[in-house]
Amino acid sequence: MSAAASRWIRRLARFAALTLEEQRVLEEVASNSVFRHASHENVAKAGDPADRLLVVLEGLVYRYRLLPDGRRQILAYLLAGDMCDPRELLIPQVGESMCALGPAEIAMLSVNVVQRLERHPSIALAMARYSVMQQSITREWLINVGQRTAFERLGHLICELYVRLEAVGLTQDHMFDLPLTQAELGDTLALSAVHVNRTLMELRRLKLVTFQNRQVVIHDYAALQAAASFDPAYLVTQEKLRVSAENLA
Amino acid sequence: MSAAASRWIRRLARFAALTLEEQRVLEEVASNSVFRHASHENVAKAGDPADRLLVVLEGLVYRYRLLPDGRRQILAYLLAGDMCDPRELLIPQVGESMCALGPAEIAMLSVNVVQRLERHPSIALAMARYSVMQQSITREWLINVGQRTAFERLGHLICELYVRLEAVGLTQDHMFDLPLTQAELGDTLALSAVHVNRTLMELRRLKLVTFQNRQVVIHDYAALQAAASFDPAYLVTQEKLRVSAENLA
DNA sequence: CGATCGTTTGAGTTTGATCAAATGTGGTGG
DNA sequence: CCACCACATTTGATCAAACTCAAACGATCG
Repeated sequence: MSAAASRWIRRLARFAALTLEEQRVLEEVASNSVFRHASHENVAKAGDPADRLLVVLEGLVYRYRLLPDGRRQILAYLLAGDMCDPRELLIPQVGESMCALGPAEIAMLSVNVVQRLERHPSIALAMARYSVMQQSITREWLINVGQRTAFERLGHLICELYVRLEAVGLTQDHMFDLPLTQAELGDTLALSAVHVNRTLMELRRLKLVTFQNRQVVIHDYAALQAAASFDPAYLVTQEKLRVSAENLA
Repeated sequence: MSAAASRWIRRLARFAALTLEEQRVLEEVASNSVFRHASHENVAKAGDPADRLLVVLEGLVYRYRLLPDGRRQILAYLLAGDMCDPRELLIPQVGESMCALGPAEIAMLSVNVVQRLERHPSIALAMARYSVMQQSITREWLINVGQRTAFERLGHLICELYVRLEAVGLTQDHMFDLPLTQAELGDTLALSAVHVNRTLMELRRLKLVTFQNRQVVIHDYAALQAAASFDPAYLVTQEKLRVSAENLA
């Protein structure tokens, strides 16, 4: 089945074994509240009341903050199957804006629905573990921007996106779509768009990665991983729990 | 009372009104499991089993990651009253190391104890909201390192520490202790120690902040806040819930 | 009283930013 | 199909922030 919630279910299933009933519930609540957003449309704005849990079913959404003088830092990518932290419903306002890149399909779950979901033990467990991983990603980005060179940063981000997309079946071979401009990559990695461009050219020159026409092709994953000192440990739940194959398909 | 858990209780009480009974329980579990750590002693190591929840009762602990070649990024400060995210108990291993700066008093709570705490609704709520704030801090640090100048970074961090310490009563007037070297500040803000030094001198020259003998004095908080474009919104629970005064004292 | 650790200062270098212009590229409408 | 437009990428030249290295200076402590 390629139903609305399939990426989401697949993502959560990496963090706890979900029963068929639990998968059905996720599917149901997701398909009941689908919104479609156009490219570059704001999905949420800083200061909005935090009364809806956002789940990205398809597309790419990013969370960002603007400084008063226009500088922008992208804080997180929410890929297909990603969601916000349910605990953010416990505070009055959302802290940062979110924006869709390319058309996106988003489920907005009410507090009641989330509470209903969390009564399923494996769903609650999966969401909690998943949120811990999201925090790890933010920390890794801090390390990225703080300590790594432009070259390593870009390589590291590409490795991360590859692993995250692979987990929900959005890669073929070592390729994936990435509807980002170089300027947006710059605001993610704290580099100027010009420098992103030069660094991408360097990656291409070394036959590691090509990024053209919104598509990333990793030519030599092992070398890229080494060059960026990428260690995917922060992305995986160390217990290799999987939902059984027939449930995913 | 200046009992073991008083900073912790004070921190949590900012996020939900705690009953006297709940405060008593926090006090009890904290005082039952106090460990003392010497300066620069590792409190936890990456890869350790994540079976204890760490609460910093007194002192300063930081969370950090080392890159293979020795570069280091400090990811978070845990001030007196701060704690790790209880949900980290749901994953098998801790992801990053923690280290004490100056002597620290730390409570290590077992999973059972944490579960007992979470049966108290206000404690569970306070911890959840508090963890959301911790995530906000990490995001703010990402913005700091990604977008702000050295001068702004340092000013912003000092404002943040001031607000966080003030919330648990560890400031007098506009001064607070900060047992950090300039090198450690550098690894926090992704600057070299030499550049931290020059930037501190600049802050001093402008009569904004003095940092000497492990003590920070903010001479002009308003000007500092403006210079660093510091907005404390990410540090406060917007609902101004407070435990009643006599419970805190 | 050395010894150690942290801070301060100077000089030279590097990384990546900025500015400006040229070059693709994809879509739209005539 | 082509002209045109908007947008993104590429390239070059210059510049500034912050780094590195090296050395001197100053505390603090056994």
